Amino acid sequence: MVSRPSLETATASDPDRFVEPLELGKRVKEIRLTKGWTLEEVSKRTGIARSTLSKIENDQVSPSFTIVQKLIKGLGMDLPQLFVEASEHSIAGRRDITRKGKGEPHPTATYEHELLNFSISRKKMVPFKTKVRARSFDEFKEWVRHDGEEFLLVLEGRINFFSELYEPIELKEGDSVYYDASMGHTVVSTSSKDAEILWVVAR
Amino acid sequence: MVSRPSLETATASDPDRFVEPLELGKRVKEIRLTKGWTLEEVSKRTGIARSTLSKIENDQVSPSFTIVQKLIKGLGMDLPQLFVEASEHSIAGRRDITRKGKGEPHPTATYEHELLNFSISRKKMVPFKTKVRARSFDEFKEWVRHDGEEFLLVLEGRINFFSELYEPIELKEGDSVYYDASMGHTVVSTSSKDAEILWVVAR
DNA sequence: TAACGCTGTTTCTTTTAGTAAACTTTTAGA
DNA sequence: TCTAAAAGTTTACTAAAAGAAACAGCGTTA
Repeated sequence: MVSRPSLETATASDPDRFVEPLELGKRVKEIRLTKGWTLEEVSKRTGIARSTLSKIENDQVSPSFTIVQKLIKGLGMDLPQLFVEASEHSIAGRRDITRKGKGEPHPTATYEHELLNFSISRKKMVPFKTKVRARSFDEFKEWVRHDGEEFLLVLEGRINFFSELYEPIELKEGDSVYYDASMGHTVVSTSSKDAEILWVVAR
Repeated sequence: MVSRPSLETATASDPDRFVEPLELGKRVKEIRLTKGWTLEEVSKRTGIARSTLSKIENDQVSPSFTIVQKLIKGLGMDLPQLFVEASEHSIAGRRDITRKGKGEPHPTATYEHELLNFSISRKKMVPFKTKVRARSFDEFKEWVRHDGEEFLLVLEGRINFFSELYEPIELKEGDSVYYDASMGHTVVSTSSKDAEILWVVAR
């Protein structure tokens, strides 16, 4: 019996409950219209029949993976991009301002973090300003290490940037470093005053 | 999979040339084994028949979009993750330092960008410092708008931050804003000297 | 080594997707 | 506003994918 319940209601035990709506069709149409293309043009670009494209846009079919790949190529978009949209909640049309010094404080023994723009929750990046208290590498029990990538900009003072795979390096105001955060890393101040840095993390 | 019989042998105009191999099956199997799951377990989690899963892993079919969605949910993975692999490599264990003023310059009529940490290519974030030349909103022909999210920190001077859905707001040194970059946005200096800002973009 | 349970593969049937062509609607031109 | 062309939709049919069940391979156990 198996269902093709694209238009029916899913019950709690229906395996289809796992599937989010994700209006692929709507998205495809949007992109096509933005570029000012007709179905025929997209058809030529992708090798997909005009009729098939129409059905996809109107959610009358669930295109196969090969078709989706052709679509992506033909519409000239990144692969993830097409899908992501709906599944990964976006911050669509939002904006969040943090005034100087008004971030959310997160003090630790070695760092004094100030989390910026904390009112938007699901974001790709986490920016924070940090006063570096630590003066020596020994103050850390072990490497800091986590998923994702990190960008660091020295706003004030001087720091030593330690990392697992490289020699320590001194960074002055205005210098920046971008690194894989799964590689152990820590920072200590080398200026007389505690250094201040900006950190942006992306998972 | 399998090519359409209606199409002739591959030529420069063969639409199939656009489609990358992208071994979805191999990838799915990898993930399943990593988690130590059997086909049956995945079947229960996803609601996809064991036999179908086997065929997918062995590239005997090109699963439909609904099936792909179920797979993603069931395997508990981000959507992009599944596909990306081939195209996006990680920066594993890398580090890249840019000294003050030593970024890659990208001047435009309204902004003077300095791209930071440009030697690492495939990264999640793109950081750059910008001198804001523009003094009035009119200098822009239209909204700047692109995929992803953006973080902005004022390093020096004052700016007006314009965005499609909000009233303009003045930001001073140390203020920051985080926003959806697909919402139209532009920035102009309001201080006597051109303002300097840090921008970090994530797709 | 026979029998069992569990894994993954294959076969077979049903259901769905994909195409060409017919059809309908919209747009543009005189 | 009439007409022609082009855009999008639906139909009718073929090709392909999804599922159920049969099958084959492999350790484990008796």
